[in-house]
Amino acid sequence: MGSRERRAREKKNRKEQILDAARKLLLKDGLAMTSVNRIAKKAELSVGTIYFYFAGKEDVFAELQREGLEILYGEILSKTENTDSPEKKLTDCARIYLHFSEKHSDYFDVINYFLSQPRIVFSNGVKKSIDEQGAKILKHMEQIVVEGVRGNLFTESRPGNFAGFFWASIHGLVQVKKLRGTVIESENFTDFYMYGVNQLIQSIRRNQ
Amino acid sequence: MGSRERRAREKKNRKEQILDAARKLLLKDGLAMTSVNRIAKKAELSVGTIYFYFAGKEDVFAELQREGLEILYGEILSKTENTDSPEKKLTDCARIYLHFSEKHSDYFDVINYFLSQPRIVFSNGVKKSIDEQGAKILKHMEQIVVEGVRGNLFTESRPGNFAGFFWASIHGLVQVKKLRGTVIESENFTDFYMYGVNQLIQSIRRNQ
Amino acid sequence: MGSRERRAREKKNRKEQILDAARKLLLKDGLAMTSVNRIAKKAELSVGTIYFYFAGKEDVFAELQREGLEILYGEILSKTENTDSPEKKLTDCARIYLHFSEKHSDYFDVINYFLSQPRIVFSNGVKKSIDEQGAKILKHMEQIVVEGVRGNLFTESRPGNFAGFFWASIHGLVQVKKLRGTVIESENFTDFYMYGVNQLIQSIRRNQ
Amino acid sequence: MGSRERRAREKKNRKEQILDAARKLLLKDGLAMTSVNRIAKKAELSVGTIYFYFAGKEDVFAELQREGLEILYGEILSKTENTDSPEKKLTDCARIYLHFSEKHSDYFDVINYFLSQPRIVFSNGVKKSIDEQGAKILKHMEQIVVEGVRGNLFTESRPGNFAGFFWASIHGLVQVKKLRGTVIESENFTDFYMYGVNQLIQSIRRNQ
DNA sequence: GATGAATGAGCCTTCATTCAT
DNA sequence: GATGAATGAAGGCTCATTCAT
Repeated sequence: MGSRERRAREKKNRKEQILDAARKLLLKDGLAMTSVNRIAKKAELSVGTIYFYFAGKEDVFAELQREGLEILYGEILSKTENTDSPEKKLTDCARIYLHFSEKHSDYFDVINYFLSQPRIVFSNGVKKSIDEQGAKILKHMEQIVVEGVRGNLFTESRPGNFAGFFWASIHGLVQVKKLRGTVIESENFTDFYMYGVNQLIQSIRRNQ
Repeated sequence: MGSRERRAREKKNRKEQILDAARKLLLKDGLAMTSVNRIAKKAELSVGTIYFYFAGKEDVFAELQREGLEILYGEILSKTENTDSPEKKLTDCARIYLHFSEKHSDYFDVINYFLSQPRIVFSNGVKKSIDEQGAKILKHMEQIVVEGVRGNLFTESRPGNFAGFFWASIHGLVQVKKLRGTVIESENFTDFYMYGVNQLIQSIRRNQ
Repeated sequence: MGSRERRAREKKNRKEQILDAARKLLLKDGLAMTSVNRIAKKAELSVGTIYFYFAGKEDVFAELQREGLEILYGEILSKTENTDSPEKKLTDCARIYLHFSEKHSDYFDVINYFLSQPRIVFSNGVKKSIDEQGAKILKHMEQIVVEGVRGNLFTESRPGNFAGFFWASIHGLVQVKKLRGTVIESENFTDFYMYGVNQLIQSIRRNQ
Repeated sequence: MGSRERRAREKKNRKEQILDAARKLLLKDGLAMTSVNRIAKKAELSVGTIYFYFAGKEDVFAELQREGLEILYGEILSKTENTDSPEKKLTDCARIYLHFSEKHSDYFDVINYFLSQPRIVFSNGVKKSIDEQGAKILKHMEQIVVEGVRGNLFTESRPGNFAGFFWASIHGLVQVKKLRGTVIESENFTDFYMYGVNQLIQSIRRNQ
């Protein structure tokens, strides 16, 4: 009775152990250097064990992506509940996304990896859980837009579209960060970023 | 004298020869499968020769990126010169970018590669020429905005910022394409994309 | 008592269950891809269980070989009982062997595997049962020869030898199938095969 | 001038060096244990170097097969030129084949490997040179049969077919060697083998 | 009886890069 | 200028087998 539970717990732990190692490597050496062999070494497990718990390399990363999205969702949720203003909420979302890309650059790189990679095939379950996690975030943003529309602050007939657009845009903005000072003239990236965010909101702001 | 010219021409040819091979491989097998050894085989040159003309693998890709940006610039230029309306011009830029990402997906992948890759060190000259090429595109967009402002259609005090923001956004939008139908609800991506583009323009449109 | 029976039956079932899985994999993916782990997964059993019922991987295959030989024996038996002519009986044996190698290519591959593999150690019982199964087939052929000799159709003082020789030869012929059109000139393999079989019989045919 | 020659010679030597190692491993540990990594280690070369000279693992083995067939051909040629009797020549061919399978068991295993392996794809050139080598052997046997027919010793209208059949049969006989004492009753394998060979010849021997 | 987690050596192959010629 | 042989670490992954529970 207790045995089965313990088994399950241990299994959970092993997975966590592997993901911990992967996360650390990701943060330290970047995605390209995070191979299964190195994860195994870092986790003090055998390669075989990694493959016992994960279908493959991409599977590990996929799990990390899910994790990252979960964290992001949590942060967005907690930081936007104390505000009434939908506009401020959206701004906060964007601010959090930038902050997330800096503080959790490991997770962000993974998200970016899957977004940039030409073609990756997921086992169905994995894909679904990632999509769900991502959808939750977009749903939340959509909800903020709906609030704003109800409060006569925003004018937008397709809040779902806007949410997707909003996220895609701030993702693009974050990605462009490394070009500051050259292609992107502004040396102060945060300024530039917040300028962009403001424009995005401006595009649905109801004119008085 | 004539000899020196021939030398220079041959050298130019060699570089072109290498880039041709790289381009073909890129187009056929994608970025991941385009290794120096394969380029050499395709170009019917020795690996050593590649390294004589290029500092390394990334250097070859960088050159391709410059090429890609050049093509993109050319397309933008030619497609936006027949219009007067700045708004239409911007819309066309966006349309071209999407089209470019589809038709020249090889080049687009390279651009994406350098944008997503955490940290790459370029030899100075290469970086400069890429930046210049990229800057030219942004400068062109900036100019369109300036036109719009002059014509009292747009209201924007920092057209340079807007150009950067505009490009970052449409890049993000294009990247998000593969999520259509899941995270991005809209199944018709072009609709979604053009919706976003419209929002972007809306954000600087002067209210009547 | 009843319990013991059930035990035995379940045990039998487990073995069957494992062999079923192995057989399916063999048929679907070939011998090389049929690993213990995959068998376990297919059989919905744990790897450990496989090792409880079988000494190892080779043991499973050995059992399949026995099975294959059993099937072969059955087919030979049933197809040769309606004929009187010993010559026709031998021809039929050969025909069946070729057919078997095509229709039951999975089983044939296993037989071939053990025949080609330099050195494999079997647990004694397994080896014995295989040998018995194989011997039964040869015994049957030998019997046909004896018949022929009695009927004054064949002349052969060592029918056991001939049976072994006959089988070895047709096995060699079947194996050589993949060389048709190159090393083996004849494009029509069945023609070539039946030519060989006829020669074999010719070698014991009594001259009139 | 001399440099190019030396290059070519060294290249030849390297290939030989690799094949030497492969051959040794093959003889010592068998085919299954002869991996590219082990070949490299044995040859005191890097893995990469193996792949510089051979397209892959199968390519190395293919070359060995060609080598083996060449040796076999040489032996057959030299041992059958001092005889006049076609019958003795055929018997000698068979004797040599058995001897070859024992003395050059490494080469024989490779031949057997390619014959038993369900499906192997060769680069075209390799396949061709193997086939040619094999065909040469069969052609030689065919010639012997033709001689016999001319000398009124054999009666055979399709000597090409017989050559293929002859080789397939003796190959099958050799393969069955490991079953001596069980399925193959005869404990003295050479007796059994020569019995078979005699039968084969008997099948084309003209009756007096 | 049965489980399934764990091992880790081993598989084939590709890679960017160097350097003597 | 150009060659191409050589490197060897690293890649992802599979394997038969063991063993504590």
